[in-house]
Parts: sequence; structure tokens; C-alpha cells
Amino acid sequence: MKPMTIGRLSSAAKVKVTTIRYYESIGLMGTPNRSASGQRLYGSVDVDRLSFVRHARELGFSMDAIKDLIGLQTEPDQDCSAVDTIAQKQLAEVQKRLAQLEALERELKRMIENCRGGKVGGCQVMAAINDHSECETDKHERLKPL
Amino acid sequence: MKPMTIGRLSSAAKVKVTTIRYYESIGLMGTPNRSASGQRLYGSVDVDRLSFVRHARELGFSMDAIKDLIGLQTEPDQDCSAVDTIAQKQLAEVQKRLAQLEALERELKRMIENCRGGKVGGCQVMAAINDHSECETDKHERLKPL
DNA sequence: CTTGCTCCTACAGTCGCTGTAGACTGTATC
DNA sequence: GATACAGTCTACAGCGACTGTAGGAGCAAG
Repeated sequence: MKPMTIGRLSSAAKVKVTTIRYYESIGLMGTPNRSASGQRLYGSVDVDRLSFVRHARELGFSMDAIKDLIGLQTEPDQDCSAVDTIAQKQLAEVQKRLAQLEALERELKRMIENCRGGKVGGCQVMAAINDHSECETDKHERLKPL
Repeated sequence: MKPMTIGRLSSAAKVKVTTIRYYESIGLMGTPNRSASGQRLYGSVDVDRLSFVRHARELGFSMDAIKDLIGLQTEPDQDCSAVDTIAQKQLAEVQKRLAQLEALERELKRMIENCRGGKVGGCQVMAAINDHSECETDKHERLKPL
């Protein structure tokens, strides 16, 4: 179980080297030991932790939420309802976003469906973007990037 | 049809004042006329254009795509297949994102479902984030923010 | 005339990284 | 031992699409 360099950790946890250093800078990874020449040295604990972070990111958790989850992880005797709350909140966000995107999909399909070729001047897609009187997405808050 | 200030334009097109100035800075709104004291002055053309931009943003188009659409708008005699292509591309992105989020929803639900209270140490949500061996989102590319 | 809103510029901050520059370290091959 | 090349280091700038702040100047109503 000898220590590994940042590059090994990177391929073990499938997180880029630069990203690992970034995570360290925002206090997500603690301060690693260093070799005599100043290179970061990690152990298998760090692989686990970093993999956890990666997977939580893949699940769409914010860095703040992940910090909270890591904090909870280090206190295994605490009630896990806090974890549940974070996960529930995340699920709610995902579902909200799904509803937005479904509305978006319907509207884009409608636009494209109505456009039957021709000139830009009479293009129904352009018209649809211009005239949004009957548009359901108007009721939504501003859309976050795809 | 007398000119309006940026604040009027803002409420007419439902785009924030600061955002209008930002759009100007990235070349999306042209350079407006100015009053003697230097205040921006707009006409109804600008309301239309800005509303168009807002609605396109609500549909999730990138600023680059919107720039293209505006460019096409000013040439109404051109074939509208270019517009169609941009819209199709956008629809494809939306559908891809939908698929990602649906996978996410399933996994979050599964995690929460399996967690039946207790201590963090035995929490199935934490375990699920840790052990991602059977996780379908692992196959996806990195998720963009919600 | 004063109050209080709107407008101006210029710049820093958001999030979650990614990319760049320039220098040093570690390892493999000749 | 020399050389080549990959890996590592720090520090900082940039991405997209804005948002927020500071410190002023303009303008309409009471």
C-alpha cells in the first residue's frame, strides 16, 4: 500500500490531474503528503474519496452538497436522514429540470414540424421564436444551460 | 414611436438592464443611439429583437446559435433549411439531455428507495454513491449542471 | 429643491472546471 | 553518463452567460 502520485490517483479514480488539484484548492481533498521533491502523494483512501466525489458529480450534486456528504461520511454514527434530505433535494431538482426539458422538447418539435421548407421570411421556426404568445416555456423561470 | 430608455426596453422585452448591456457588449444588439447625456435610446425594433433573443434563450439555444439565427433573420429571402438545421440540432441536444436526466432520476430514486433510515454508516444512499459498479450513469459523459 | 429612482462605466465574482506558461522531477533508453 | 520524454509543480487566465458592486451622473415627481 505504498503512496501514489497524482497521475496514478487520476487514472485510479478517473478524475483529471488538474481537477484533483482544483478539488484540493477548494478544500475537498485535504492537503496531501508530499515527497522530498514536493510531489503530492496519495493512498487508497484518496482513491475512494475521489471516486465518491466523481460519482456524486455524475449524479449532478453540487460541490456544496458533496462537501456536506463528505462531512457526513466521516461521522458514520449520525442519523442518515441528513443524507436522505440531500438526495431528496437533488431528485426534486432533477425532476423539475426534466419537466422543463420535456416542455422544451414539445415546443421544438412543434416548431420544426410546422416548418415545411421555403424561405427564411416565411419560416415557421423563426415565426415561432418571434411569436411566443402561446408558448408554455414562457411560464418557466430562465433555463439553465443544457 | 419615440425612443425609449434601457429600462423601458428592459420591461418591454422582459430582459434585465444589465443583460441588455451585456448583449450589446458581445455584439448581439448593435450599438444604440444615445441621448445628449449619453443614455441609450431604443425603438420598437429593439423590443422585437430582444424578445426574440429571450425566447431563443428560453428554448435553450446558445448565444452562438442565436447570433446565427439573427443573421439569418436579416436575410428573409434565403432558404430556411439553415434555420431548420439549427433547430434540429437543438432538439437533438435536448433529447440527449433528457435521456441523461431520466437515467439520473432512476438512480436517485433507487438510492432513496433503498435507504430505510438508520445511521450514516449503513446508509444505502452513501453506499450507492460509493459503489457505482452497477451504475448506468457511469457510461455517460460528464453531466452539465442542472 | 430635494428625494429617490434610473442610468452610466468599469470591473470582480459566479460555477466547475480547463488551458497555458515555464520550470522542475523521474524514468527509460542509448 | 547523456539524452529524451513523460509527469509534476505553481500561478494565473479563460470559458459561458450572466450577476453584483462601486461610485458617480441624470431625471421626474412632489
